[in-house]
Amino acid sequence: MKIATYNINGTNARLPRLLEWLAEAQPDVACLQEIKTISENFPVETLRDAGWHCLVHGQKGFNGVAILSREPATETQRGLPGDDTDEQARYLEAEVGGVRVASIYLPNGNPQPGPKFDYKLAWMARLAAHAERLLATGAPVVLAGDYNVIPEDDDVWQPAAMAADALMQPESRAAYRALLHQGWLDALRAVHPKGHVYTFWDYQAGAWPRNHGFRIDHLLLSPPAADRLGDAGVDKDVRGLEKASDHAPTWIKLG
DNA sequence: ATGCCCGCTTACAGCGGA
Repeated sequence: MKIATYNINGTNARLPRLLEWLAEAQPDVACLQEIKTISENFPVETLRDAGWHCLVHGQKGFNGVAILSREPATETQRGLPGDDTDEQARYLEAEVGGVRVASIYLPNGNPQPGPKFDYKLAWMARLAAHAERLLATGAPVVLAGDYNVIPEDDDVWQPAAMAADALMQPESRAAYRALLHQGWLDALRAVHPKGHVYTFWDYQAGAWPRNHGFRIDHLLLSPPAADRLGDAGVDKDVRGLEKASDHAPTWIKLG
């Protein structure tokens, strides 16, 4: 079973690239982030014609997540629990093929310090609380998405260049580590322990041709899922295509 | 030091992204 996460940075701008990648990569489940559209405008018909079932949690203009699957999926959670006043569409979860899969778009948090960084840390605390409940089910769970956290220094081309960024503040990293310490496996890190496997390259300053990237798209596996981990990788070539997202699709295979 | 680029918006300039 192949499960991928892909921050597409806008559905309208990315649809041809998305369809192309889906056809080539053939994931069983694709967790999308930054769909940047209301759910009603997500191209469900086009994707259905291409053979995909869609669960969509969108909002106007920004954010928005979706889960595409070859087999029908059963939605288990829409929106991250823990704050009824939070209207940002950043979490969607479903059961598909016996695996619980979440599509996560964790807040960026810049600039820091400030209210956006506070929101990021509060969101991570809510995610940890929900993740603890998912672990307790004993089911295979995959928390896939754009975490907006650079976990270690070898997950970025040059740590000093990002030192002031919310993505690698000690508080952001500590919250990510706390999540791992619950019992989750960072699948990309496990398969590529030497690091420098990037999932994002900024549009600016020639980041892509210079390979100035960092790793912020993660797939965290509960122990029953981790026991089935076969492979993990990044479809890096997708980042180099015309009209590419600034993120590359990132995936795992479960046996 | 700042912005570079990109996608979005009851758009045509400003915001958010990372």
